[in-house]
Amino acid sequence: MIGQHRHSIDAKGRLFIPAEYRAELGNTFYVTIGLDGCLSVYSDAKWAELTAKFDALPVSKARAMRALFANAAECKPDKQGRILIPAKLRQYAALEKEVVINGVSRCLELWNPQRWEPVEEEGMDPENLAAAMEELGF
Amino acid sequence: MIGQHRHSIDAKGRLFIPAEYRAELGNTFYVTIGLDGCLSVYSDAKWAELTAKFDALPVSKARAMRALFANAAECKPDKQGRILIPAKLRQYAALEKEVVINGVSRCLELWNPQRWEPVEEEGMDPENLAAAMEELGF
DNA sequence: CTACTTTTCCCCACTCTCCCCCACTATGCC
DNA sequence: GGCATAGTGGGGGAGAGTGGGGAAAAGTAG
Repeated sequence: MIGQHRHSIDAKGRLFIPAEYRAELGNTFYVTIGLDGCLSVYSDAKWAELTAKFDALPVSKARAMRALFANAAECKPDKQGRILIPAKLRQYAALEKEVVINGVSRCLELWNPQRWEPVEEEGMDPENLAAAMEELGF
Repeated sequence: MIGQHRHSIDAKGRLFIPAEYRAELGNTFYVTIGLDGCLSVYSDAKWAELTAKFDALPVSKARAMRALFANAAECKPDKQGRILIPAKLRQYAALEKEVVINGVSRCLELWNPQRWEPVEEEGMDPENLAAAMEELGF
């Protein structure tokens, strides 16, 4: 899952997920809090994988991750491919009207455009970009 | 992939990829931002390699590379071998009408002619050329 | 338990972009 | 010169994206 899209949340609070991702995400998505104030969207399969890893952890470690699971939500898209994001999550990521939808390989990320902009600029700074590409072997 | 071509983006935003590269690129190309304001085009196979490396990285490192994947796109050529480049990417590389297509072994690079010119001149400067050839052991 | 409000979801109708297809031109090879 | 393949341009249809009406489900109060 790669690429960037912009969609707006409509009056009913629905967010459209581009068709190209829906095939990969399956018919149930899992939305949870992400890094730097965004939301992450995982496929059914990927989520099961994460849950399995979590369950294997000793309680002492798992306690730090309570918030991650407590703030996760299962979202089923309607026939047009739109999901309803719980108010709590929407608030966390400050999603109002416009939403930036980023494919970052393992998952989708949902961003408030104002928050995404500086993050994107930093990532596209020539120095950082060159370093990243070198590391990945581009 | 070597060589240089010039093609123009038509009224519908389509860019023709020379036939000689299409065989090597497969039937799905991956276009992403490149260094110095160009776009890079990778084959299916090469992209899978890059993604695998990215997925193996710890999240802390991967977060700095979000922009790289968010600004990538999967492009399927039509029957005539043309691809549609997302507006965001076209803008990044300032691609308007004329596009320079360079084969640089591992990938193709798409350039705005005005941007490519100084880069090419620098690379063809005798001093720099000699240094490059020496480094490669020509 | 019932009546009412609110939320969620399904469906329909509409617009617009993208992609498939076809027809034409240019180039190069036999 | 003629044929095959590369490259160029545009018409039209399928499906992606958008908005809203209304039924079903869930929650609230009397």
